[in-house]
Amino acid sequence: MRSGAAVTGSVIHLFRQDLRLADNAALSAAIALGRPVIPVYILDQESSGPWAPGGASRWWLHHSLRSLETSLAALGSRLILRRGPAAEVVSSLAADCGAHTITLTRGYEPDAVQLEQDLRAALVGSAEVKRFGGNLLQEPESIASLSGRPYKVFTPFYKACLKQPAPRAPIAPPKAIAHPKAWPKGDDLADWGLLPRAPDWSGGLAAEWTPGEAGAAARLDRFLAEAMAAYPTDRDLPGRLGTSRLSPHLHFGEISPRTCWHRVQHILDRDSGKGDAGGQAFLRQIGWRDFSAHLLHHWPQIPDSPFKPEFAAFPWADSAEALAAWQRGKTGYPIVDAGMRELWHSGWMHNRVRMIVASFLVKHLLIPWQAGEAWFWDTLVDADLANNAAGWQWVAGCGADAAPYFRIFNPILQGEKFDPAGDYVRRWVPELAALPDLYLHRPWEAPPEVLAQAGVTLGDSYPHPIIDHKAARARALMALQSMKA
DNA sequence: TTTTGAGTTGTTCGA
DNA sequence: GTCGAACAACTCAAA
Repeated sequence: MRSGAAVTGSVIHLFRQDLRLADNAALSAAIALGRPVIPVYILDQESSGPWAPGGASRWWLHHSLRSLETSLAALGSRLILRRGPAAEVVSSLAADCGAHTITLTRGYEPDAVQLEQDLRAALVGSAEVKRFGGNLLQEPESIASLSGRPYKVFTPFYKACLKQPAPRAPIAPPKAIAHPKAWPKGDDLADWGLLPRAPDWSGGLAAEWTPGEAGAAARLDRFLAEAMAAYPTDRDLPGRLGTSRLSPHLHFGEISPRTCWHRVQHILDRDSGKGDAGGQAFLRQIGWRDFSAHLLHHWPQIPDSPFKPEFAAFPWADSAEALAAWQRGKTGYPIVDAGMRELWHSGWMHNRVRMIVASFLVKHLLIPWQAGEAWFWDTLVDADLANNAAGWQWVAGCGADAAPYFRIFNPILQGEKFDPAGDYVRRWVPELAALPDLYLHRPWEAPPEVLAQAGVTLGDSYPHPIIDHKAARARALMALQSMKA
């Protein structure tokens, strides 16, 4: 794996969750040094512990790296792929290439922070690590309450963000990247085995997503042109394309939040007044992303442990069968099953439905939120340590700024309210498609002749409800009572 | 230090 | 069918 010819005086840009050329401050800084740049990505499975990328994330990573390779090649550059403990790999590569500067975009997850430390330690006296922000709008330690402490509540956090100076303008993508006389050797991406085989379950993902910087830009363009104006209402309707669907692109850094912010701001400035609410609401969601990173930065244990420690005593009713029914979309509640099947098929789930299925797992089935978090981690293309942990803890009621305990989503009402015409359920639960709207979200209440006419046989073609809503709600409230006592 | 107002995303019940 | 109140009490953040 060592290079044949020594490459001297070069700069290494270590790509991580910044798989983009545009608005990549670290990459631009590497280029600005005027020396050959060696773009590197390292697959470090040894160091990532329990939160190594799941199956859907690995699929995305493969395609995003392919896209990045192509973009770099168009500039006369390459992407060098290596495997192994990242700090060791970089330091040996730096020695081989005579690189005295390493640039990288700051990461906020415990593993990413650890890598930055290890890298500096490994390179003491031989190379300098230059770190740049860019994957958040605000650095997590730059936002603090008047007492200097990190925020635990979103609204004051976001207000404090809005008082900060506006995010600087995005940096244009580089037009050229100086290349070394000889490239160090690297792996072939195909050998990394990131794609599923036997079976290849990625067809639904490929139909929905275009990983990479161009795909990210196209999603943002579509959102701004077609969906932003109606965002305040349509973002809650899973049957419509009312949200941006940028989450996986943002997670892998194929687009920067600053780019999103400035594009929205530009529209708000242009037509002030009209459609402001949509733009503001969308930026607020980007703010939630910063807030989750802020929480993870200050409380790095949140992926594993409840933020509110008293929840360690919660009387969970762990059931492998119930968990499996939830995972497979066979709970008998149409909106829940639709969501779980959308996730399984496309690697993504609408945000409104994420809340419904999460509430159902934690409150109706009393299954620990960590089990849901782990399932999402493996199946979501946008699986993100901070967002996933903060989201699940919010629903479970054990997080910072969490939902009140008595807020138990009613999956029937939620379905009727947010999928009134049944587009979403009919798409993902086709065996119920012929039911009239009146019974679509509560098929067990349909008269036998209605079921027969729709070709539905409960317990056969579609399951009976795994649990009765009213009883489950009462049980959840009791469990919370007992925890407090 | 004390006080005060507020807190993403909801449901149920009874008038 | 619609509407307002209750569901608890607590913690946070700012004044």
